[in-house]
Amino acid sequence: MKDLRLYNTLNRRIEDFTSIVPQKVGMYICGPTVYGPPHLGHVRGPIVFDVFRRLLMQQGYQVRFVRNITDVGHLVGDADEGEDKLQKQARLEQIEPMEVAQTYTDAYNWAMDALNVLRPSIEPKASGHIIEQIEMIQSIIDANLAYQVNGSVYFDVEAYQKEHHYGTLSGRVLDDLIAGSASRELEGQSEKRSAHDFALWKHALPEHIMQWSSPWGKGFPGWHIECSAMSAKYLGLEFDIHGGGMDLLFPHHECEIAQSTAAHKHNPARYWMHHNMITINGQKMAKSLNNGIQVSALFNGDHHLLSRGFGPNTLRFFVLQAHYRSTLDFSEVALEGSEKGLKRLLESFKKLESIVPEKESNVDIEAVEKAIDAALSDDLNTPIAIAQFFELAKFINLAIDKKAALNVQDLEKISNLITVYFQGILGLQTEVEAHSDILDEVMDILITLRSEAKTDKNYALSDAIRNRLKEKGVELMDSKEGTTWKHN
RNA sequence: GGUCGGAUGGCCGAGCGGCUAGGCACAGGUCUGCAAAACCUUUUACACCGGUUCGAAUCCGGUUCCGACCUCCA
Repeated sequence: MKDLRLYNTLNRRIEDFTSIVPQKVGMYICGPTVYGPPHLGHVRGPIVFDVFRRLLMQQGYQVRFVRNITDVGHLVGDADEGEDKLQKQARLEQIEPMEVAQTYTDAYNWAMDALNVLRPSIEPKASGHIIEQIEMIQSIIDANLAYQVNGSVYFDVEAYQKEHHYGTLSGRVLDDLIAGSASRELEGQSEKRSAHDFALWKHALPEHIMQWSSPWGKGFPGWHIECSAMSAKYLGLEFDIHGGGMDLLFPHHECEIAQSTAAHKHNPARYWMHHNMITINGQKMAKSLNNGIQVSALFNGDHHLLSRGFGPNTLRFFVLQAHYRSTLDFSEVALEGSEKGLKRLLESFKKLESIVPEKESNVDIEAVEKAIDAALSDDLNTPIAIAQFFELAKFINLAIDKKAALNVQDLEKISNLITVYFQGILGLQTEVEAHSDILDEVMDILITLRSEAKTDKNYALSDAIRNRLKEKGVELMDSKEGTTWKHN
């Protein structure tokens, strides 16, 4: 095991990572609520935690990676009169709520596959764990830390605060929260004893399609309980890492800690990791701001901020070029920059095998490897790791121009770094998209004809071929090794 | 209003007491019939005002601006 260091939100500092069980890591990541198509905001967490998971695996850990699908429970609008998000969408579309959930679960996983995010070890659905949630709620009631009102159950934050500490993760002080919300409390009647109590179980009105029987009547689980119940079921009462977006830090994760502590007497996770948000023009993407970009739109360019599409590999690279705890500002210009940089890397990687090794070496590949390794182990510093691959690209390009000398060992090491780190951990593809075979053959004919025209100094013809192809979006590029082409 | 975080060159984005981040763009060069592409080289920086220090983008205090959370969110 290597010296892995992580920023732990719980203590607000970078700490050495050690797993509870040697060689094994359990991690739980908050997954999507499947009531809409995946958008850019959904993409960062999965990519970041995917890289982290791959890093752990490469370091020799056996990882159980759990990422849930939320298909029940979140409310729209005020807690008191909210209806289930999934139900609302279903009514609009005139289909079953579970059909909505399935559609968007599939869409989400389609996006994840495209982005080369490994599928979770376990992908539990909230709707499939109603019993576990009910049991957990009952434990909290038994501990006198929850109360029933009209068929709903609420977590009693103030009672909890007497024995424990509410706010360990977010640093919130309950008294401040109560004081700060005094003005809001007047809006609407609440069955809650305190504004900061949160629902564990919500009574369902007859028109709610998604509802289950419980000791408290028909209803559905509250906002936060599913993650606590499912993480405990699959990872144990205390597990290694719990991750999610910073927007979930409060109240979601704070509530999880309170629930688990109340029911299981345990803070569920030892390390809490939070990735930052993707912003557009400095503002985060959010439902309420209506500034999201769907993943499919990113790929096909069907969005007013985009003039064309960008591939999933580019998107993944773009995300990893920033540290996960910084905000990442999205724009087409920034994406283009990433795309070009990535292309530079991939082009150099392709040239690797054509390098004739020298006897002596005048580059230090080992230093690069150490730098990559150190960067990733230092709180997952992917931008530094990527910068090192640009060093390698420079070495490769210089070697081709005979301005640097790489020996056999160097070439092997570089190849290994690409396989293990670039592909294996960063999860980036090195394949440039393939063309169809017949098109390749046709292009070969055109390129040969043009080449013959050039040999005859018939530049009118050779330029005509090049220009007319360009009109169709096919660009020819001459080089010493011959002519290559690309289609935009 | 409360809590927390951030302000780095034209843009994105690392660094967080001394040592080039990196990418994109720009510029110069190589190659080329020309062009494009590719490759090489390379300029510009740490919001503002004080302080600590031999030395600060990096630490401390203040100022200004921005963002996140406190409400569904990845």
